Amino acid sequence: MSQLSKSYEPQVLEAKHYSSWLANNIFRAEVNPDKKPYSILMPPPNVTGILHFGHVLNHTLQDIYIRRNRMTGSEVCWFPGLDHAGIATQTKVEQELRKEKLTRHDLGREKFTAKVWAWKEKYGDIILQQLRTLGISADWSRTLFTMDESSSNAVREVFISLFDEGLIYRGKRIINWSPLAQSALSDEEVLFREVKEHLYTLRYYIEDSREYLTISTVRPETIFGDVAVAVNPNDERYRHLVGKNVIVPIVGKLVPIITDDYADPTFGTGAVKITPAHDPNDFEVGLRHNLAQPNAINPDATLNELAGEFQGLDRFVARRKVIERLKELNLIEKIEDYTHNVGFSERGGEQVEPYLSNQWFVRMKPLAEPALAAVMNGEIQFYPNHWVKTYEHWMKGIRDWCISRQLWWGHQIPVYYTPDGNYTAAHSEEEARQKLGISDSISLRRDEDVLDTWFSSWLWPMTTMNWLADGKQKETKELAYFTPSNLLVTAPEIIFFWVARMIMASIKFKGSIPFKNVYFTSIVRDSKGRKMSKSLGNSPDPLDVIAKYGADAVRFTMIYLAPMGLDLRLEVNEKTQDVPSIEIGRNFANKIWNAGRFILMKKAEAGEGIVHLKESDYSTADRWILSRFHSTIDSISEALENYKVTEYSKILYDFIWRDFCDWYVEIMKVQFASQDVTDYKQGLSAFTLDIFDGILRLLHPVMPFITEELWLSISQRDNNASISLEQAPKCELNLINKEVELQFELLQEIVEEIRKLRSNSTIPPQEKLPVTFSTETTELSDFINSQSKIIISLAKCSAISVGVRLPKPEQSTSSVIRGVEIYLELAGTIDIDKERSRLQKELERLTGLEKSFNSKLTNPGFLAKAPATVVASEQEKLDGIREALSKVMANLDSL
RNA sequence: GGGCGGUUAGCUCAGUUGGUUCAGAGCGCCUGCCUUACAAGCAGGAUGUCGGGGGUUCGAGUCCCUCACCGCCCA
Repeated sequence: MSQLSKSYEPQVLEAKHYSSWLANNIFRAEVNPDKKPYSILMPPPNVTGILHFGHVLNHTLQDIYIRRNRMTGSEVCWFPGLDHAGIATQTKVEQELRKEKLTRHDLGREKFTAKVWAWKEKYGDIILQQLRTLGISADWSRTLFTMDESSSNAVREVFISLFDEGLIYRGKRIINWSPLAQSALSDEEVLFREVKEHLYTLRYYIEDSREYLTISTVRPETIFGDVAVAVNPNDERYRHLVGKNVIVPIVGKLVPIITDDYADPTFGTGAVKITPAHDPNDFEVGLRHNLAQPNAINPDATLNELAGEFQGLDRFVARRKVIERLKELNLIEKIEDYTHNVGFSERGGEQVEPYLSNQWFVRMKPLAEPALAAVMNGEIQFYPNHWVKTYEHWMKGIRDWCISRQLWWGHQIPVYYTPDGNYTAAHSEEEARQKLGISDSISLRRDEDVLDTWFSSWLWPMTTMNWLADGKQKETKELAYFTPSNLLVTAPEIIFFWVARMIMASIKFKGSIPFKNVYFTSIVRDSKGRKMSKSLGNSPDPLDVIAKYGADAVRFTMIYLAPMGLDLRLEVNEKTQDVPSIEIGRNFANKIWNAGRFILMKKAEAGEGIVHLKESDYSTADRWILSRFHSTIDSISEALENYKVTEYSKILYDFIWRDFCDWYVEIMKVQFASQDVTDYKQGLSAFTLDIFDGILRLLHPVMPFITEELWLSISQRDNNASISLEQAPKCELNLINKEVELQFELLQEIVEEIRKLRSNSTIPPQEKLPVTFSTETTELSDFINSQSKIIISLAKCSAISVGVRLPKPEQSTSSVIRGVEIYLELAGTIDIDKERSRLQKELERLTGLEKSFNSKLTNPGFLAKAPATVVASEQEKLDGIREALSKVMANLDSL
């Protein structure tokens, strides 16, 4: 047994245990038909990622379930991995290049992607390394990267089969364009924000007339793409103008006035310019009226040649210049302030440009229907359940998924084009030729674009288990054994990006759900409620915090503070980048540490020997702590089964600190000193150690390191032993004894009451005073007598006398607890006035209670309608109150 | 505009199936303690018309309606 230091010092022991866990391979899972499988898919962090507090919470939650199930007999596998994060990663590398004044085009595709791979090799595993300092127990041998060959094979197969089925199609649509990445984005990658802009009302002169139409727009710079002006067919104001042409300002081009329901008579002037290439609604109008779709904006959001003198200007610069020009031409009717929602790129943060281009889409409706059903019928459970509504709403209004990205980093789309514009998806040029029915002499061009990152991560539940790893084999032993996985823990912000799509993909390609339960975590915010992010600088580096407090402390605190279904607010000291609330976990760890030290000291004091207490030798306190221990096991299991993880941590915190340390260990000291028998001392320390051992095993899932260290210390263990490989204690219902708990609570109340009396009378801590207990029954007297040593010690009594209806000693301060009168003898120091007013207050309190219970129990409605058990228990309470009342009155009289 | 969540002690949050010896915990605050496991600790203490209003009920932080404010998601 090694000597434990006086206070808990996590730094050394955490590193030590993690390496030994790796060395002993205890996170490795095998397909094992003899055991029940339990699996979790790790949401793959980005290769650009760095550990933040969101990860800490998320991975701690997963690790708790992984470790807990490992300790309850399952074959447990946690599948880890990394996501290639197309746009994010490519952007990072392009930033690096920019420092050398280079663009990716200077390098060319091949050299550029080689550079990204190098970047990935260098930084990619950092976050996994960081997660290891957190202590998580994933099966690292199964780490998958979404661009690994096996994953890429599956992606290719899925694309081709969806293409062949007609669920993937190519189309010219208005998509969300990121001018920074110069790529398309999906709808989910666009964030809307309220923006204060202006609404410009412009004059469009009618052809060959001095009349003009006024038209409101927030984007005057798009007039170069105007092809029509629309009014509502029911709008009387403009009926006479329909069919005529107007002159587009500056441009001078003639465009027709058309009617379309899209024109809202109540908005602006009721007449709206139609620019099909730059607005999704206008695009639809354009299709209905067979209008041209001229594009006036370049991919980098500068205006193109259609803009004439404004060519080459950035869209926002162009807007100002166009307005100036319009003013000069007297074509502006008015300018109003205008607040509306504008889309911004989730990644780059720049305003997204609605952009007309050829892109690839997945037809989502057929995929969404069964995926929605799986959640609605409860096959997949969401925690908290209210996310079902969000899921349902999105699934019901689902739109096609734009999956092509104009990037180089990602899975290149397996589509081949002939020079005359035919195309097909295929594994190779040969296959494409075959599918297209063309000869070898016709050259083919491969689609340059890559797929949205989520197009590989939606296959995660299958690719992690080697599905189509070679492009052919769909049945794998992992899939058969570990799917559906038991739990997915993820941030609610990716419910659409990822969760929903994984459900779709699994049902579509495998015919079954990917996971049974989904736990949506809290979003971690700072004390001002802002989401923690690097750009805001409000997120401390968890590694620094771990270095200061220990991983166990960080893990425990995050779980303890994270409310289910709500955001988690963390107090951050911005100057020191400290998170002071982690002290909760650190102090708790220190408490456990010292409890362990203490028990080991007692064990050493008792001497070597294997003696167990006989059950008949158990004291009330012994039986009480056993009962409380097994109740704790029970409530912990229930909390974890219902994903009430915070409750799990709170139950343990309270049990260990309050029940075990504050009460049981203190009493154990008294018991230990009360007998000079070695066997008893050895038995008692072994008993206490047993409970402590159980505590460690219950706590191990959330605080793996300290529990391992202490567990290894409290007994001789094999070299390869680890608490991780132990079984969690099981609840033995027969050891839960409500009667003993009730008895013990009386003991606690007695001790606390004496302490209060002492404190009220300002007795110095060292001073011991005689105490008299007067009871109604001999049973109560006997019980108090049996606990006398404990009471004397914990309540600092010089001596106690106990009996039935004993008289009140002279000069004593008194209290009544559950029918037991307690007299603390103050001999000469008693302050009669103070005592009187204290008792008077108590009398008032009890009178108030008596009144309210009495009125309830004389209320005919209550007696008639409340259940008999409730009436009885309320009556019992009233009786108790009345008994206390009469005793307090008598004590008051005696003063 | 639609949906979801929140409003309980100075702060962060618990409060199961409605039952007034449950209005709680931790932090912070106040008073004492270096009581040999732990000052990262121990003992004691103060603090709240449970967001407003209405309703159901014998009885409502707890259920229903409504209003207000805050946050998030979608349009």
